[in-house]
Amino acid sequence: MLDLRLFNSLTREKEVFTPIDPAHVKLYACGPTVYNYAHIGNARMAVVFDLLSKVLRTQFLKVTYVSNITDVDDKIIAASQETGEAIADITEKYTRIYNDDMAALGCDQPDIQPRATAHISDMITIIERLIAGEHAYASKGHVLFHVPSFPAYGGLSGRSRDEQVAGARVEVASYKKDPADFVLWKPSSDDEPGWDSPWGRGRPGWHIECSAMSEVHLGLPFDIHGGGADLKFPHHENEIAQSCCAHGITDDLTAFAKVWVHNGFVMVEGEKMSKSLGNFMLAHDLLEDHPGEALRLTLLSAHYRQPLDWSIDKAVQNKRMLDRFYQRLEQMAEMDATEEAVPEAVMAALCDDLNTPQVMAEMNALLKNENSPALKGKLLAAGHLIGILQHDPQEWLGYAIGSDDVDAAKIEALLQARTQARVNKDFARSDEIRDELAAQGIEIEDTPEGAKWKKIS
RNA sequence: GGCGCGGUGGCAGAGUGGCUAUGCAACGGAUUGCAACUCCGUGUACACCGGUUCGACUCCGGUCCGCGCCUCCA
Repeated sequence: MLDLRLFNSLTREKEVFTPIDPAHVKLYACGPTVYNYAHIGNARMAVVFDLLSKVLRTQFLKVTYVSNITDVDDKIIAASQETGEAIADITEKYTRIYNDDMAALGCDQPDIQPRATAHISDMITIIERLIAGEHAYASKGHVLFHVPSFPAYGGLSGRSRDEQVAGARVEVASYKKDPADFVLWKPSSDDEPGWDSPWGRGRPGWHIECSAMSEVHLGLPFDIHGGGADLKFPHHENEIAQSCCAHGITDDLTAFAKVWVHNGFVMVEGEKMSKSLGNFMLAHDLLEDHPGEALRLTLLSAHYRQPLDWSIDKAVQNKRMLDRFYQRLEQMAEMDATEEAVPEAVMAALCDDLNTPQVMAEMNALLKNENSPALKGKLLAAGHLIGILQHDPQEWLGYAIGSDDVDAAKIEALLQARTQARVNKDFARSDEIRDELAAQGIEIEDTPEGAKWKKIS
């Protein structure tokens, strides 16, 4: 078996991944806050960790992939106040849309997709432990984590406490003992969602939910914790602090998760795509115009840790690359693919810190081979692992498939007329028919078996 | 200001101390009535300046430029 090497943000080195328990690998990735459609940047995280989970499954008997849904958050409250929709309706709706959109991008649903609101009592338990261990304190209805109580704080993002205080731009709330202290629990007004707690009716801070859900579903420590690079600080730093301190550990950052994996951002014209900048493209909208596989491949076209500058042109280019694979699969439609392992070179590229550009180079190299049942098997095996080439080639390429705006019978008739014109050497007429069909988005291919037509998008 | 990442051929994007990345586009050719599809072929790129080395795009130092985190954010 090839060693899987992953870049560990905690050590800032590519390391051979060694599971705590080789019989059961545990992966957690921070999921979305559900108050809106996911943009393509959110989708990158889902695709990257879906791929990682799939690669892990090829290597280990059992993998549990947990990715949460954050369904309690001030932005959800704001969205509810704005639209008048009930909070539960908003979170249910956008959770469903998120899962549908990610499925369209070839992501399997995580093995466990816990919701924050279902784990409030687990969060309260951790907060109580933190208070008991003097790592947290209650103040004016809030409970805060006391950062100075965790000397190792800052180890993931590589910043010292001093720097952080010096760089603090936020006004320090009066209830904080230390400017770096962060909220574990905060009070809710009557019109805000809240749960009863030892500190009054309130709701959790953001960071505590991941500490609770990862521990409940995976136990500590677990193997890999992932998320977007922007979560490194403060979210992941705070998760580490909470989870370690809740277990009385103050000097070992790996007591929570052993390996930290962070994906890079999706950019737009050189700037980070974000909801606050307004330069985002929704996965949901992009799926209207592009096949999910083309979008997935585009998200994997750069290495996952590199920034990825988004453009429609890239999606179109990757669609064309997929077309070439599908054309070959179409040529091999009559062959029964043999059972093949994922080609070694593809596996090696994936095992090298998920080097997906290299994977595609290897996939393209496969196309240099003659058509054969073995080639078909290899392409399908590799495609299955990275989440492409899962469609019927005929359908993908649009061959002879009618739809609402395409009348197959009418096209066949025109095609026959054209064939007749060609036999009569009436090329003016035959070209006219081709232009006519082209105007309807129909492309003609003359093959040894006669003319074929396909829908082009 | 602190911390971090990056600057590769038209575009996208890997990688390596000496040997073709790959894709898309472009161009030439085969095929075609003409096309499309397909196939074959073509491109001598690694920000700048020093250093190490027999040899650096790849290592080291510096310069310039871009980006990210430090505040909700995948």
